[in-house]
Amino acid sequence: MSNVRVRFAPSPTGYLHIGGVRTALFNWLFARHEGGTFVLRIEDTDQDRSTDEAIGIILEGLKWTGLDCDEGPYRQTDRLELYREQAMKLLEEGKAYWCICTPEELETRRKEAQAKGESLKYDGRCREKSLTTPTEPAALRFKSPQDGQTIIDDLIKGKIVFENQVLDDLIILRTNGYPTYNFCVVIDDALMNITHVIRGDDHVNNTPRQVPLFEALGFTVPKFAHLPMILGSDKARLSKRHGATSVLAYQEMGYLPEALINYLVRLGWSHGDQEVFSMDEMVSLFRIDQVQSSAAVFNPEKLLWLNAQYIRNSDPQLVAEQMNSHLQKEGYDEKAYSRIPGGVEALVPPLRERSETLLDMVKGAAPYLAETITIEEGAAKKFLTPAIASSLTKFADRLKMESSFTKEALELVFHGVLEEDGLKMGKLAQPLRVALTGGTVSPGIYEVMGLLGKTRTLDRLRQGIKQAESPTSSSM
RNA sequence: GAUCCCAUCGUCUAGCUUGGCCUAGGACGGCACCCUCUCAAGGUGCAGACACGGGUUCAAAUCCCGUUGGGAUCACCA
Repeated sequence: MSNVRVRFAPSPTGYLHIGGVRTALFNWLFARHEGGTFVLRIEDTDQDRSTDEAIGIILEGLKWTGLDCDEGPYRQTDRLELYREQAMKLLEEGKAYWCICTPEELETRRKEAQAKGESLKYDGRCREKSLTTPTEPAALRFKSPQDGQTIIDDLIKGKIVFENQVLDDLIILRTNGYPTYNFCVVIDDALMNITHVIRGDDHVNNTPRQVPLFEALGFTVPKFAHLPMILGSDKARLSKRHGATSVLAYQEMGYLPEALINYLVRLGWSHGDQEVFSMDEMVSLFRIDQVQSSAAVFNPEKLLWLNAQYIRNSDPQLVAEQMNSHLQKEGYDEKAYSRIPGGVEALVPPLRERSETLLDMVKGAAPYLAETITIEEGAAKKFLTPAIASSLTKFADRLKMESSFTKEALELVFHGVLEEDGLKMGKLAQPLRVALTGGTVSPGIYEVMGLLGKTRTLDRLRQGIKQAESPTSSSM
């Protein structure tokens, strides 16, 4: 195992969203490619917004995607002492100071500055007060360097230069004693020996605030790689407005985790013209420095297409397993499964060719799982006509006599009727389809009969013929 | 407003590092046709982009500068 260590550090303030999964994925791929370690860290120092429920949802989402971590999850609230210790060290060394400006004062000063068109940064008025034991509520601020430059050699974006004079003396310990994000991140990344910080683009501007902190504490500065954002169709940052953004929502909508991951990896990364990647291929081909530096628009249609690809090309048994939980949610039970010769797995080959999601498959499976069907009125009117009744009857009678129920046998019987009655394939297949499935759309007619089995095929055929003979009775 | 980032078909992208192979390739989506028992799938084809303006060069999508446009960040949130 190499010494490469990366981390995914979500804050548990809501569900795990698509952007988070992409960040996790790129970290995971980098770790796996390098033979390194993937650490999961929960950033829950915001007492007001973090919840245990959210942690559970994040873990569940990550599990579904298959992005397994090697260490963690660590929780920052379990590490509070560590942050305070390091903060005190900075104070003792004169690299931090107590600030007694109240949030209200700061807020009004910011507003004034904004009105005058001046910089909004903290004016540093407590910097030289050197308060040792403040008697009023005080926050601890880090003395940011005010001259020179902070240069980041980003693995994705290249060299980024910041003038240190724009840097704020940021608060590292709040009045309530809790450390702040920018401080915890640095301490954790340092203490966890994180070698590469791979995170969203939105953190670029945090980096020059964090680098001096690493340096002040005598830690090695990790390498940085800032991932481009994922945008919605209107080029604004992806949000609920653009549709589902929670990973688990995609699970519910019948997506395969492999498809989602495959879609996400192509957002910002590519390997020639290749569109479909197995996890193994991704791991071996992925290079962090090949990641695109521009933002990408999330395209649900392409995701759907990829999902369809995965549904069609994955191992049928695997697809059946994934479909199972959706079937259960729809209320189908063992009894329903037992009606199909070959069981649920037999549904996969005929249904998956016309399904983009597992939900589509569940929908398509209905006529075969259910005891009875309802024939669509329009379909009955158009296809179950008196004119076709005799041919259907002939087909039913011969089928009954036929001892085998293989596709070949069915085909033979079916074509026999066609020839004798001078019918084209579609003339008989469509009424038959309606009688057997209740609708005009289904897999091939022989597959349909196979999924129903002989008994149910004949039963439904009989009902259909009855309806064809007297079209006035609209339901069975 | 300040700081930073970004810019190839509608969308994801190849090409950009190391200028000529680019008359700019692929994929999704769209359209047309073929196949066909329905619907799909599949096959074939078509339309569709180097944001703009200057340089540098024999040669620029590729290098440089500017403009424009988009985005991110500026909290005792993360």
